[in-house]
Amino acid sequence: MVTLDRSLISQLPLFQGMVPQEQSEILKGARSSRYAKDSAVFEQETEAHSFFVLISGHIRVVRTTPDGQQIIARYISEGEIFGVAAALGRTTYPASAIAAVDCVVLAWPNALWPELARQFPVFGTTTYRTVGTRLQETQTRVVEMSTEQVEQRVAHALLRLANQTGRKTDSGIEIDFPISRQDIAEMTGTTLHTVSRLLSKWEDDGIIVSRRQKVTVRDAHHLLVLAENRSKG
Amino acid sequence: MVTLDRSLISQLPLFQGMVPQEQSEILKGARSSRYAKDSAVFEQETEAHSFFVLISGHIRVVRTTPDGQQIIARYISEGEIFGVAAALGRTTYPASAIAAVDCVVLAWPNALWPELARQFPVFGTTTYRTVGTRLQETQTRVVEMSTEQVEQRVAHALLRLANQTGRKTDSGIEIDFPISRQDIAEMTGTTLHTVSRLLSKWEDDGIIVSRRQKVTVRDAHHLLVLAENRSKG
DNA sequence: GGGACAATTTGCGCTGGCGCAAACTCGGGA
DNA sequence: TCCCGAGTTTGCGCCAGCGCAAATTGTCCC
Repeated sequence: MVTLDRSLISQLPLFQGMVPQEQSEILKGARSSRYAKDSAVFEQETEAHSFFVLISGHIRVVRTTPDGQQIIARYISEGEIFGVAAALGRTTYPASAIAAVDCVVLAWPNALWPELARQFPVFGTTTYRTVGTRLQETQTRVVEMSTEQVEQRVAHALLRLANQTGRKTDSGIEIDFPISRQDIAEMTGTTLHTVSRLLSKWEDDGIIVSRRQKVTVRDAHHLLVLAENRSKG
Repeated sequence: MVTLDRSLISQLPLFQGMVPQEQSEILKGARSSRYAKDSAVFEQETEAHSFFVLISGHIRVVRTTPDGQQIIARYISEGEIFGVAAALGRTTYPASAIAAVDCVVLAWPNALWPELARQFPVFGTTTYRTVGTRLQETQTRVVEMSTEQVEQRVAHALLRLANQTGRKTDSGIEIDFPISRQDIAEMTGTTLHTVSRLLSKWEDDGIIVSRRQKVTVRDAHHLLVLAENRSKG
């Protein structure tokens, strides 16, 4: 078995506050894998055997309804932990994790979780902090879906993507993985048609630039105004 | 200071697997309070100082938007832990907790959390399991809001209330705390008018009985059919 | 017991955004 | 280089559910 080098994780916030030996120690239990674009790291409803850290790439967390509709729960960025069902006492994954681009992922067997959390309190604490953040974000999403119009929701979603995974280019902030109109629709609870119409309008207004599977935010401020636009209330 | 009797908590799932001495020990750090109907146990955005266990009553967890709209995130039932911001590394409460009826609540200062979690692993584990369940429920709610019609969402909400806090009576399952049309609207992302129309129709159909601030589910099966009704997809 | 207020009901008109369908256009693989 | 198919755009008609407004009905307090 190839020993993983701790340089893989030494820069990640999740592993800060550990000395090099500890980082190497924690890596001993991990397995590294590559996932091709569109392949599944794990699938909804299957037994949770591992938890993961994304080393490179972008991952889409998707929930599928009994009648086949899909909802994108979130995107995972480099350095984030995901699939932490075990730490929350679940035995199956509540959603699927799909590689949005080619990805490299570290996986630890769930059985190691209690020991790791005990041995490296920072690791446990940081993980629970992440869970807390996600719970809050998810609740924010419920609030948005309850109180905002589709246009505001899509604007918020784009801003979030730009902030979390955006890459600055000379023409604006580019979302640096392929994302379709359908994907954006599944993030905001609307249809790809409506998203397409909105993006077309925003492109006319110079707020964004978009191509196939690609969106670049050119005027984030204008987008924020649209997102925050108080109409109801 | 009055010592709290461990009979307060000895029956709760959260404290199972502890011996009586441990239960008494954990109670030493707690303070018991009474909250009148409609008063706040804690308020959104204020600094989180404590976490809580509901001993008796029902609590409504509410998020308010900047423009004053309210969304009911969930109801807390007897025996549940809530306000666990500390365990998730947050410094303020992301929502307000309002007594739906007169309530009795135990409160522990956040500072005790790390020690309690260390000393009573079952307590920590159970709490994180609860958080995991809530995260999943919240995500389910996002899915519902994205894919279901208002009628299905309201039906789902009533079923959930009936299951979680229902009290069997001779005329059906009664939700045993006051809940208005407005409350149901804030749980499902619609308006009190639409809820009122739906409840009226369901009452005509003999599915429910309702009075002011009161709903009794008479035909849960019929309601489930409405909730699961596959129309899209 | 009566008044006042909060909660609920119901009618009506309007519209945001969906469903459907068809045309179009990139972009990659042979 | 050309072709094919997935992704995108756009038109059109429709309707679920909202906003507004007014009437009605319980409840609690005095």
